[in-house]
Amino acid sequence: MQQFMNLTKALSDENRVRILLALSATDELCVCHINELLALAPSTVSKHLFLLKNARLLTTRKDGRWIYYRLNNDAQAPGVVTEALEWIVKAISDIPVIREDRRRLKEILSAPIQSACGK
Amino acid sequence: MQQFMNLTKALSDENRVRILLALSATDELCVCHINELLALAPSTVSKHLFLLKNARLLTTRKDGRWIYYRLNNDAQAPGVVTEALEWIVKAISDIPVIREDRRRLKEILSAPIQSACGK
DNA sequence: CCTACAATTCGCCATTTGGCAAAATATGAG
DNA sequence: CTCATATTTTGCCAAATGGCGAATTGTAGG
Repeated sequence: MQQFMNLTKALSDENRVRILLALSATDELCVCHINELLALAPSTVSKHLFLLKNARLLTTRKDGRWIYYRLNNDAQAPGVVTEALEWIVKAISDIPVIREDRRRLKEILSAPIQSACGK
Repeated sequence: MQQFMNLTKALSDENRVRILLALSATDELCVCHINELLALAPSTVSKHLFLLKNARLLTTRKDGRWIYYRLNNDAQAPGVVTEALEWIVKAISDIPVIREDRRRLKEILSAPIQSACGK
């Protein structure tokens, strides 16, 4: 039960939901990109990412100074997690907030000089 | 977005999840039955039920002094709601807390003299 | 009309949560 | 080694949340 509640609590914050939807559009993101997308302090984003990872919704990959986060929707991910991600992505992919996030994310990722982090 | 967050926030409390699972096992319940199942004050249960109804997860039917709650999983319910209910029921129907709730609910409903309310 | 009872609303309190800044950690570059 | 940068951890504060009891509302029965 505890683990399931970690999942539902992770989904109960709008900024965390926006992180998940951003990741559903681009295979992976580093923390600084999410900072810029959400306009939150790095420490705040880090806390959100911890909760999402703790709920098993995200996995991480380390590359030098950067840590990349991606959705945990591989074949070996728990069914309850995969189904949660399918539910949420299907439910809100088309709403304005998320559309706008995707537009801005494209800008952030393709900026000639990366504004968020040096990568 | 607001409406979707109402949904995820409604699912983020363990007692509310237990209410949903109890209702998934018995077509409908009145407030006093849920009081007894969860061992919470009536005012607390009432607040939980308001949030679940506000999230469109429940519907109500009034019968005299009693108000019956049931899952909003009819054909005309929003898809996002139906899918949330399917997700959660599938995910935790088998865990101990829920099994025990179902056992106790059976007792509460079939007690010779209803302990919770006079119905 | 008056009482009894189911349910909700209101007012309050303790705990949790989400936010930031500052300090700590880790890693690549010079 | 030392500095700069990405990320996390820690400490703190304001706001939101879950809980209860008391008061309120609505309905059935005497």
